[in-house]
Amino acid sequence: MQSLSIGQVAKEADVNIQTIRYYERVGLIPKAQRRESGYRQFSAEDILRIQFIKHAQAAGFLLKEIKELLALKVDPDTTCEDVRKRAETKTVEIDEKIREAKRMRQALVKLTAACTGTGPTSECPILEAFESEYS
Amino acid sequence: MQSLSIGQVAKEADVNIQTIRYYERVGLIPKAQRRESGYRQFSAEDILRIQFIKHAQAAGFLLKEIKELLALKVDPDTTCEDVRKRAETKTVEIDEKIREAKRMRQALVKLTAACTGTGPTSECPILEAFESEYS
DNA sequence: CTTGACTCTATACTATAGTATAGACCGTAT
DNA sequence: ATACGGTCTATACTATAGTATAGAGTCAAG
Repeated sequence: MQSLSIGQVAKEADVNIQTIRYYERVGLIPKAQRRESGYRQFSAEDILRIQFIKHAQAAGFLLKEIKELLALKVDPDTTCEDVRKRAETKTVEIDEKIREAKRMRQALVKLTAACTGTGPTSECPILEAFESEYS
Repeated sequence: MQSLSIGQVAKEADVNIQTIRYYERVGLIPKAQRRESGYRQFSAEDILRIQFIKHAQAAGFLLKEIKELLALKVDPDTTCEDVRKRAETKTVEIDEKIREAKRMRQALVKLTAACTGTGPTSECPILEAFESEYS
Protein backbone atom coordinates (compact mmCIF):
# COMPACT_ATOMS: atom_id res chain seq x y z
CA MET A 1 0.00 0.00 0.00
CA GLN A 2 1.85 3.02 -1.22
CA SER A 3 1.45 6.26 0.63
CA LEU A 4 -0.06 9.35 -0.88
CA SER A 5 0.64 13.00 -0.20
CA ILE A 6 -2.09 15.34 0.87
CA GLY A 7 -1.95 16.95 -2.55
CA GLN A 8 -2.53 13.67 -4.30
CA VAL A 9 -5.44 12.82 -2.06
CA ALA A 10 -6.92 16.26 -2.60
CA LYS A 11 -6.72 15.78 -6.34
CA GLU A 12 -8.17 12.28 -6.27
CA ALA A 13 -11.00 13.12 -3.93
CA ASP A 14 -11.55 16.49 -5.59
CA VAL A 15 -11.36 18.60 -2.44
CA ASN A 16 -9.04 21.33 -1.27
CA ILE A 17 -5.95 20.46 0.70
CA GLN A 18 -7.21 22.72 3.47
CA THR A 19 -10.44 20.80 3.55
CA ILE A 20 -8.57 17.58 4.24
CA ARG A 21 -6.69 19.21 7.10
CA TYR A 22 -9.99 20.60 8.32
CA TYR A 23 -11.62 17.16 8.25
CA GLU A 24 -8.71 15.78 10.21
CA ARG A 25 -8.92 18.60 12.71
CA VAL A 26 -12.61 18.07 13.37
CA GLY A 27 -12.23 14.30 13.53
CA LEU A 28 -13.99 13.30 10.33
CA ILE A 29 -10.94 11.44 9.17
CA PRO A 30 -8.31 9.90 11.44
CA LYS A 31 -5.09 11.73 12.16
CA ALA A 32 -2.85 10.91 9.26
CA GLN A 33 0.45 9.09 9.69
CA ARG A 34 3.47 11.30 9.28
CA ARG A 35 6.77 10.95 7.55
CA GLU A 36 9.88 12.02 9.39
CA SER A 37 9.56 15.38 7.73
CA GLY A 38 6.16 15.85 9.26
CA TYR A 39 4.37 15.44 5.94
CA ARG A 40 1.11 13.54 6.20
CA GLN A 41 0.86 10.23 4.39
CA PHE A 42 -2.44 8.79 3.27
CA SER A 43 -3.66 5.54 1.81
CA ALA A 44 -6.25 4.80 -0.84
CA GLU A 45 -8.68 4.14 2.01
CA ASP A 46 -8.49 7.75 3.05
CA ILE A 47 -9.70 8.77 -0.37
CA LEU A 48 -12.68 6.46 0.08
CA ARG A 49 -13.38 8.04 3.44
CA ILE A 50 -13.40 11.52 1.97
CA GLN A 51 -15.64 10.36 -0.84
CA PHE A 52 -17.96 8.86 1.74
CA ILE A 53 -18.18 12.27 3.37
CA LYS A 54 -18.84 13.99 0.06
CA HIS A 55 -21.52 11.54 -0.95
CA ALA A 56 -23.24 11.75 2.40
CA GLN A 57 -23.14 15.54 2.11
CA ALA A 58 -24.69 15.31 -1.31
CA ALA A 59 -27.51 13.33 0.28
CA GLY A 60 -28.14 16.15 2.72
CA PHE A 61 -26.23 15.06 5.81
CA LEU A 62 -24.33 17.60 7.86
CA LEU A 63 -20.72 16.92 8.78
CA LYS A 64 -21.82 16.38 12.35
CA GLU A 65 -24.26 13.70 11.22
CA ILE A 66 -21.73 12.17 8.88
CA LYS A 67 -19.40 11.83 11.81
CA GLU A 68 -22.09 9.82 13.53
CA LEU A 69 -22.62 7.66 10.45
CA LEU A 70 -18.92 6.95 10.34
CA ALA A 71 -19.04 5.98 13.99
CA LEU A 72 -21.96 3.62 13.35
CA LYS A 73 -19.96 2.03 10.59
CA VAL A 74 -17.33 0.74 12.97
CA ASP A 75 -19.52 0.12 15.99
CA PRO A 76 -20.29 -3.63 16.20
CA ASP A 77 -23.33 -2.94 18.38
CA THR A 78 -25.24 -0.95 15.81
CA THR A 79 -27.14 -2.40 12.95
CA CYS A 80 -28.15 -1.42 9.50
CA GLU A 81 -31.47 -0.44 11.02
CA ASP A 82 -29.83 2.45 12.87
CA VAL A 83 -28.47 3.74 9.60
CA ARG A 84 -31.80 3.35 7.85
CA LYS A 85 -33.52 5.32 10.58
CA ARG A 86 -31.13 8.17 10.04
CA ALA A 87 -31.74 8.09 6.32
CA GLU A 88 -35.47 8.19 6.92
CA THR A 89 -35.20 11.04 9.37
CA LYS A 90 -33.13 12.95 6.84
CA THR A 91 -35.74 12.31 4.18
CA VAL A 92 -38.38 13.84 6.42
CA GLU A 93 -36.15 16.84 7.06
CA ILE A 94 -35.63 17.35 3.36
CA ASP A 95 -39.36 17.07 2.79
CA GLU A 96 -39.87 19.88 5.24
CA LYS A 97 -37.29 21.99 3.45
CA ILE A 98 -39.01 21.36 0.15
CA ARG A 99 -42.35 22.38 1.60
CA GLU A 100 -40.83 25.53 3.05
CA ALA A 101 -39.21 26.40 -0.26
CA LYS A 102 -42.50 25.85 -2.05
CA ARG A 103 -44.24 28.15 0.38
CA MET A 104 -41.66 30.82 -0.39
CA ARG A 105 -42.02 30.23 -4.08
CA GLN A 106 -45.75 30.55 -3.95
CA ALA A 107 -45.57 33.80 -2.01
CA LEU A 108 -43.12 35.19 -4.54
CA VAL A 109 -45.14 34.14 -7.53
CA LYS A 110 -48.21 35.73 -6.07
CA LEU A 111 -46.35 38.97 -5.42
CA THR A 112 -44.78 38.99 -8.85
CA ALA A 113 -48.16 38.49 -10.43
CA ALA A 114 -49.51 41.49 -8.55
CA CYS A 115 -46.72 43.65 -9.92
CA THR A 116 -47.14 45.14 -13.37
CA GLY A 117 -43.56 46.31 -13.42
CA THR A 118 -44.51 49.87 -14.15
CA GLY A 119 -44.43 52.85 -11.88
CA PRO A 120 -42.13 53.94 -9.08
CA THR A 121 -41.05 51.71 -6.22
CA SER A 122 -43.22 53.75 -3.91
CA GLU A 123 -46.20 52.07 -5.49
CA CYS A 124 -44.71 48.62 -5.88
CA PRO A 125 -47.14 45.97 -4.65
CA ILE A 126 -44.28 43.66 -3.75
CA LEU A 127 -42.70 46.14 -1.40
CA GLU A 128 -46.12 47.09 -0.10
CA ALA A 129 -46.85 43.48 0.67
CA PHE A 130 -43.63 43.17 2.63
CA GLU A 131 -44.68 46.14 4.65
CA SER A 132 -47.99 44.79 5.68
CA GLU A 133 -49.09 41.23 5.98
CA TYR A 134 -49.05 38.90 3.03
CA SER A 135 -50.38 35.41 3.30
CA MET B 1 -46.21 60.01 17.36
CA GLN B 2 -45.29 58.49 20.66
CA SER B 3 -41.92 56.89 21.09
CA LEU B 4 -41.43 53.24 21.85
CA SER B 5 -38.71 51.50 23.79
CA ILE B 6 -36.65 48.77 22.20
CA GLY B 7 -38.44 46.24 24.36
CA GLN B 8 -41.83 47.35 23.11
CA VAL B 9 -40.71 47.20 19.51
CA ALA B 10 -39.21 43.76 20.06
CA LYS B 11 -42.50 42.56 21.46
CA GLU B 12 -44.60 44.12 18.70
CA ALA B 13 -42.41 42.90 15.89
CA ASP B 14 -41.80 39.58 17.59
CA VAL B 15 -38.03 39.66 17.45
CA ASN B 16 -35.32 39.69 20.08
CA ILE B 17 -34.04 42.96 21.44
CA GLN B 18 -30.57 41.91 20.36
CA THR B 19 -31.83 41.37 16.85
CA ILE B 20 -33.04 44.96 16.66
CA ARG B 21 -29.65 46.23 17.79
CA TYR B 22 -28.07 43.90 15.27
CA TYR B 23 -30.24 45.23 12.45
CA GLU B 24 -29.29 48.75 13.42
CA ARG B 25 -25.64 47.82 13.52
CA VAL B 26 -25.64 46.32 10.05
CA GLY B 27 -27.72 49.16 8.62
CA LEU B 28 -31.00 47.38 8.00
CA ILE B 29 -32.83 49.91 10.11
CA PRO B 30 -31.74 53.51 10.66
CA LYS B 31 -29.85 54.46 13.78
CA ALA B 32 -32.52 55.04 16.37
CA GLN B 33 -33.04 58.38 18.05
CA ARG B 34 -31.87 58.49 21.64
CA ARG B 35 -33.28 59.90 24.81
CA GLU B 36 -30.99 61.84 27.07
CA SER B 37 -30.35 58.65 28.96
CA GLY B 38 -29.05 57.00 25.83
CA TYR B 39 -32.08 54.75 25.50
CA ARG B 40 -33.18 54.22 21.92
CA GLN B 41 -36.60 55.50 20.93
CA PHE B 42 -38.57 54.05 18.07
CA SER B 43 -41.72 54.91 16.20
CA ALA B 44 -44.47 52.72 14.81
CA GLU B 45 -42.73 53.00 11.45
CA ASP B 46 -39.76 51.12 12.81
CA ILE B 47 -42.00 48.20 13.61
CA LEU B 48 -43.18 48.22 10.01
CA ARG B 49 -39.62 48.23 8.84
CA ILE B 50 -38.73 45.21 10.95
CA GLN B 51 -41.84 43.44 9.71
CA PHE B 52 -40.80 44.23 6.17
CA ILE B 53 -37.50 42.51 6.87
CA LYS B 54 -39.20 39.50 8.40
CA HIS B 55 -41.64 39.14 5.53
CA ALA B 56 -38.92 39.45 2.94
CA GLN B 57 -36.92 36.84 4.82
CA ALA B 58 -39.93 34.56 4.81
CA ALA B 59 -39.98 34.94 1.03
CA GLY B 60 -36.39 33.75 0.84
CA PHE B 61 -34.42 36.98 0.67
CA LEU B 62 -31.14 37.30 2.53
CA LEU B 63 -30.56 40.29 4.77
CA LYS B 64 -28.08 41.60 2.24
CA GLU B 65 -30.73 41.47 -0.46
CA ILE B 66 -33.34 42.95 1.83
CA LYS B 67 -31.02 45.86 2.40
CA GLU B 68 -31.01 46.39 -1.35
CA LEU B 69 -34.78 46.16 -1.53
CA LEU B 70 -35.05 48.78 1.19
CA ALA B 71 -32.69 50.98 -0.78
CA LEU B 72 -34.79 50.56 -3.93
CA LYS B 73 -37.81 51.58 -1.94
CA VAL B 74 -36.48 55.07 -1.33
CA ASP B 75 -34.55 55.55 -4.55
CA PRO B 76 -36.64 57.71 -6.91
CA ASP B 77 -34.69 56.43 -9.91
CA THR B 78 -35.70 52.82 -9.54
CA THR B 79 -38.97 51.41 -10.64
CA CYS B 80 -41.27 48.63 -9.69
CA GLU B 81 -39.67 46.68 -12.51
CA ASP B 82 -36.38 46.51 -10.61
CA VAL B 83 -38.17 44.99 -7.68
CA ARG B 84 -40.04 42.53 -9.83
CA LYS B 85 -36.79 41.38 -11.41
CA ARG B 86 -35.40 40.63 -8.01
CA ALA B 87 -38.48 38.67 -7.08
CA GLU B 88 -38.20 36.68 -10.29
CA THR B 89 -34.52 35.99 -9.74
CA LYS B 90 -35.30 34.80 -6.25
CA THR B 91 -38.00 32.52 -7.59
CA VAL B 92 -35.46 30.93 -9.91
CA GLU B 93 -33.04 30.48 -7.03
CA ILE B 94 -35.69 28.83 -4.93
CA ASP B 95 -36.56 26.57 -7.85
CA GLU B 96 -32.96 25.44 -7.96
CA LYS B 97 -33.00 24.75 -4.25
CA ILE B 98 -36.14 22.70 -4.61
CA ARG B 99 -34.60 20.69 -7.42
CA GLU B 100 -31.48 20.11 -5.36
CA ALA B 101 -33.52 18.99 -2.37
CA LYS B 102 -35.51 16.64 -4.57
CA ARG B 103 -32.31 15.13 -5.90
CA MET B 104 -31.18 14.51 -2.33
CA ARG B 105 -34.52 13.06 -1.44
CA GLN B 106 -34.48 10.70 -4.37
CA ALA B 107 -31.00 9.48 -3.53
CA LEU B 108 -32.05 8.86 0.05
CA VAL B 109 -35.22 7.03 -0.87
CA LYS B 110 -33.30 4.81 -3.21
CA LEU B 111 -30.75 4.02 -0.54
CA THR B 112 -33.39 3.40 2.09
CA ALA B 113 -35.19 1.02 -0.25
CA ALA B 114 -31.99 -0.94 -0.73
CA CYS B 115 -31.63 -1.37 3.00
CA THR B 116 -33.56 -4.18 4.66
CA GLY B 117 -32.69 -2.87 8.09
CA THR B 118 -31.24 -6.17 9.17
CA GLY B 119 -27.64 -7.10 9.64
CA PRO B 120 -24.61 -5.25 10.91
CA THR B 121 -23.54 -1.83 9.68
CA SER B 122 -20.62 -3.46 7.96
CA GLU B 123 -23.07 -4.79 5.40
CA CYS B 124 -25.32 -1.76 5.23
CA PRO B 125 -26.05 -0.85 1.62
CA ILE B 126 -26.51 2.80 2.55
CA LEU B 127 -23.04 3.09 3.99
CA GLU B 128 -21.65 1.03 1.15
CA ALA B 129 -23.21 3.38 -1.34
CA PHE B 130 -21.62 6.36 0.37
CA GLU B 131 -18.29 4.63 0.05
CA SER B 132 -18.48 4.04 -3.62
CA GLU B 133 -20.42 5.93 -6.22
CA TYR B 134 -24.15 6.20 -6.05
CA SER B 135 -26.06 7.86 -8.80
C1' DC C 1 23.13 23.60 -5.16
C1' DT C 2 19.60 26.25 -6.09
C1' DT C 3 14.96 26.95 -7.58
C1' DG C 4 10.19 26.02 -7.57
C1' DA C 5 6.62 23.34 -5.96
C1' DC C 6 4.85 21.18 -1.97
C1' DT C 7 3.72 20.91 2.86
C1' DC C 8 3.75 22.31 7.65
C1' DT C 9 1.43 25.04 11.74
C1' DA C 10 -1.20 28.60 13.63
C1' DT C 11 -4.21 32.02 13.19
C1' DA C 12 -7.61 34.63 11.12
C1' DC C 13 -11.22 35.37 8.02
C1' DT C 14 -15.54 34.34 4.97
C1' DA C 15 -20.67 34.00 4.76
C1' DT C 16 -25.18 33.97 7.28
C1' DA C 17 -27.98 35.49 11.01
C1' DG C 18 -28.13 36.16 14.95
C1' DT C 19 -27.47 35.03 20.50
C1' DA C 20 -25.12 35.55 24.94
C1' DT C 21 -22.72 37.83 28.48
C1' DA C 22 -20.53 41.09 31.66
C1' DG C 23 -20.67 45.17 33.94
C1' DA C 24 -22.70 49.57 34.12
C1' DC C 25 -26.46 52.69 34.06
C1' DC C 26 -31.63 54.09 34.02
C1' DG C 27 -36.52 54.25 35.52
C1' DT C 28 -40.16 53.46 38.32
C1' DA C 29 -43.11 51.29 41.81
C1' DT C 30 -43.41 50.54 46.56
C1' DA D 1 -34.56 54.81 49.22
C1' DT D 2 -34.09 50.67 47.37
C1' DA D 3 -35.05 46.90 44.66
C1' DC D 4 -36.24 45.05 40.22
C1' DG D 5 -36.52 45.21 35.58
C1' DG D 6 -35.13 47.54 31.32
C1' DT D 7 -31.40 49.22 28.59
C1' DC D 8 -26.67 50.44 27.39
C1' DT D 9 -21.93 49.05 25.14
C1' DA D 10 -18.49 45.93 23.85
C1' DT D 11 -17.03 41.66 23.09
C1' DA D 12 -17.36 37.01 22.25
C1' DC D 13 -19.68 33.03 20.93
C1' DT D 14 -23.07 29.84 18.16
C1' DA D 15 -23.77 26.98 13.95
C1' DT D 16 -22.08 25.50 9.31
C1' DA D 17 -18.33 24.46 6.29
C1' DG D 18 -14.76 25.64 4.95
C1' DT D 19 -10.90 29.25 2.83
C1' DA D 20 -6.84 32.27 3.23
C1' DT D 21 -2.48 33.66 4.80
C1' DA D 22 2.13 34.14 6.81
C1' DG D 23 6.31 32.27 7.66
C1' DA D 24 8.94 28.19 8.02
C1' DG D 25 10.56 23.90 6.47
C1' DT D 26 10.94 19.95 2.68
C1' DC D 27 11.42 17.59 -1.71
C1' DA D 28 12.90 16.80 -6.33
C1' DA D 29 14.71 18.16 -10.83
C1' DG D 30 18.13 20.45 -13.44
